[in-house]
Amino acid sequence: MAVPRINRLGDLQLKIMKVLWDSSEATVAEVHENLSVEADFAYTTIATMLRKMEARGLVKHRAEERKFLYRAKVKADDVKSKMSTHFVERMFEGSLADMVSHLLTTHEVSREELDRLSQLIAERKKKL
Amino acid sequence: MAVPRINRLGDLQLKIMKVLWDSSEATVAEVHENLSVEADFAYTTIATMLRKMEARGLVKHRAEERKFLYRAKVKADDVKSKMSTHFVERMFEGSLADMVSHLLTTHEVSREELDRLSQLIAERKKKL
DNA sequence: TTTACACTACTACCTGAGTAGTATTACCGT
DNA sequence: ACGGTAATACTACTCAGGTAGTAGTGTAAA
Repeated sequence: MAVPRINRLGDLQLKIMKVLWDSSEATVAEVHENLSVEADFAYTTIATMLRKMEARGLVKHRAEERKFLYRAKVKADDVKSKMSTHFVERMFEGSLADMVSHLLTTHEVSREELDRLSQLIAERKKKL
Repeated sequence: MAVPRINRLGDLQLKIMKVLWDSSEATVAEVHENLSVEADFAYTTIATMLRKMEARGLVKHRAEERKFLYRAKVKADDVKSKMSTHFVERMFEGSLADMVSHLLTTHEVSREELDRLSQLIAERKKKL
């Protein structure tokens, strides 16, 4: 349990993590409210999920005046990288180019995004 | 059921689909054998999974001399694009650049891959 | 013709995610 | 002191994916 499996997070778990990553520390009520703008979860659903996620090592909490303050225990960058790598692995046998190729053909990509991409790659090339 | 939810395939389901995409048509035994090189699944596990996947609309089969010949019902490109888009959506709010950025920092990327990426982006830019 | 084999069909079970109701508890206002 | 309220704790259930044993059945070999 020391190192939680970071490469698989469900939709709700991910949404909760994002709230936590943004607020650094949040009560159940705050997380609930934050998510309620896009979907209608019961308060207890969030509370239960947070407890489960704590058991899994994704978050931790401390008590403050009768309420729990939750905090992410895993870093956003770590989760995103792990999940992305895992996805590219299982989907494209690890080939980032294959994935980008697929996305470029179907996905709408703006000029800005393309520019950002070229820049990223140029920078990375420089490092080699 | 006409249009199966293509954006979420489990590990095993994906592995099976890949075999089917490669062979166009395959018996349970062939799929099983194909997957057995990397992991040890029971024959019936594959058979069951294929039946479940057929119920979900991912594959179809026809009988031939007592055995079933399975065939992918969804196209590889469609699945890959849908899954990729869905992933980028839920993970990076749709920003391809964000994802690539994350992958470039942690993931090992070869010079060839970087070259391929630049080329892809250049081509895409030309189309704008 | 009987048996073995190769298949499919059926059933069952586990796990993790998601979802939420009900129970319990502590505090605060009156 | 008491009741309402706001939290957490507990329990339960659904669903999909994964995993596989066992039963049934038809074909081919002995």
